[in-house]
Amino acid sequence: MQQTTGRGNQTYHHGDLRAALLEAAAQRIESQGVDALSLRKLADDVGVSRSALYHHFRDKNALLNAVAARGFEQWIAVSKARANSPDMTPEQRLGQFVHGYIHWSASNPQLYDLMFGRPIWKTGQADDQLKEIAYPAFQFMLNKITQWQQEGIIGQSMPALRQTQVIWATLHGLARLIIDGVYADSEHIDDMCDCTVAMLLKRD
Amino acid sequence: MQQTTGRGNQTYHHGDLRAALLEAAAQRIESQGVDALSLRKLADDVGVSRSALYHHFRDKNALLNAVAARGFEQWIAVSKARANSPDMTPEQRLGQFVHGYIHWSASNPQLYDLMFGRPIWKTGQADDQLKEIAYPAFQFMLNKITQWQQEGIIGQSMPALRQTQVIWATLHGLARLIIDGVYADSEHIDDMCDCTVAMLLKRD
DNA sequence: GCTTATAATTTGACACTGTCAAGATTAACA
DNA sequence: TGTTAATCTTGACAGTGTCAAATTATAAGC
Repeated sequence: MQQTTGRGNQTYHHGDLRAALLEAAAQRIESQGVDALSLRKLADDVGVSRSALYHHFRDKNALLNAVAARGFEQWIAVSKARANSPDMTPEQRLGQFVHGYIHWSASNPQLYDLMFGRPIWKTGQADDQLKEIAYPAFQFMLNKITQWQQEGIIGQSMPALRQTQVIWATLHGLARLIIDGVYADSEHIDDMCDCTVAMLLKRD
Repeated sequence: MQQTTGRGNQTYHHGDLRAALLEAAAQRIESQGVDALSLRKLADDVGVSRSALYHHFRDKNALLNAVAARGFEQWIAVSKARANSPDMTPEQRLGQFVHGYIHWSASNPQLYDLMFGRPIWKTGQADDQLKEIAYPAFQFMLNKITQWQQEGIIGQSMPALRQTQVIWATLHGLARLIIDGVYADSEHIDDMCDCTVAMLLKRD
């Protein structure tokens, strides 16, 4: 039941079907949403038969997990790159992080939905590989916010863990409201980000 | 193509199939989630044939809209009842509102997901009836937060609309993190709520 | 009370979905 | 070159939402 041939040698019939499926799936998800992803149409896109997919992924959920994992890798890379701005005040860095977080989620709405949405996590359908990639993202978030707390630019009266949960909830909630188009138009993203920063910073 | 017989006289073959379907659907959604709702199994529950449903709802999405509408009615009722606590300081009322919001969403996770989730709003599948019931909920939220601003217990430097969007995002995000089980265990709901209140209030 | 019109419900059917078992094809390796 | 093992295809099954036509039960008119 080992579904992958390892990691290096991926040149079989198709060449690299696994990667092709992942790419096509990510593309279709981003353009039409997770629910609109059909394995059969996906196979058509790649030019392969219906159930060829099952030699590379256990089932549909495993494919979604892999796409989400790719998303986390990208998310972490972008976040870390954004964090390396040496000549900035801590307040500016916080501001840049907020804007960056929201803009990334608004630019990849369907992927964000897949990564942080209910289906994968709540129903316990996240496999071990995804968890291994996702938890560093959570850790990154925790470190970031703990750092702000230590720099004294956000409130310090609450435990770092709670503070992290609430601040992340704020970012996550704003991202979702914008993505879902619920009472938050995407034209005023920067305004809402600025307001968020003002609320997070100690003195408004 | 008038799909309902009005509103008063609902005594036909089944008695009131529309209400029975709504009730059974709401129950199944809350126990197993929106994605697990099958129209055929739903018909079995009510003891009726597959496509009897189509004489009361245009399609599956219309049924989901109706369930969501019921949810908004309930949400508004609970929220308004919670707001009528005369012998309380404004700060206490804010605290009670936060705890109430989170607890309601945690007690009705699947319904909350249906009401404020992506599928209905983002994809423009919300019909007019749902919009008519949902927007008062948004208005209620706006009034609430504007009131806090006027009472001076939260920041006033930002426009009320932006402040409302960000504060609601905070509540919404916290609710989702708890519901989805993403990095927020449901055992510490009250702690997280307290932390949220501390962040919202002017001085921490 | 009987007939007629109308609404409610059922049955049959269609296209679509994810998934599996068995067979065919092709690459890797001795 | 012959064997093995991986990859891919075809056929099939149960399940889904939805529609058209046929059937049944209710309400209205005389």
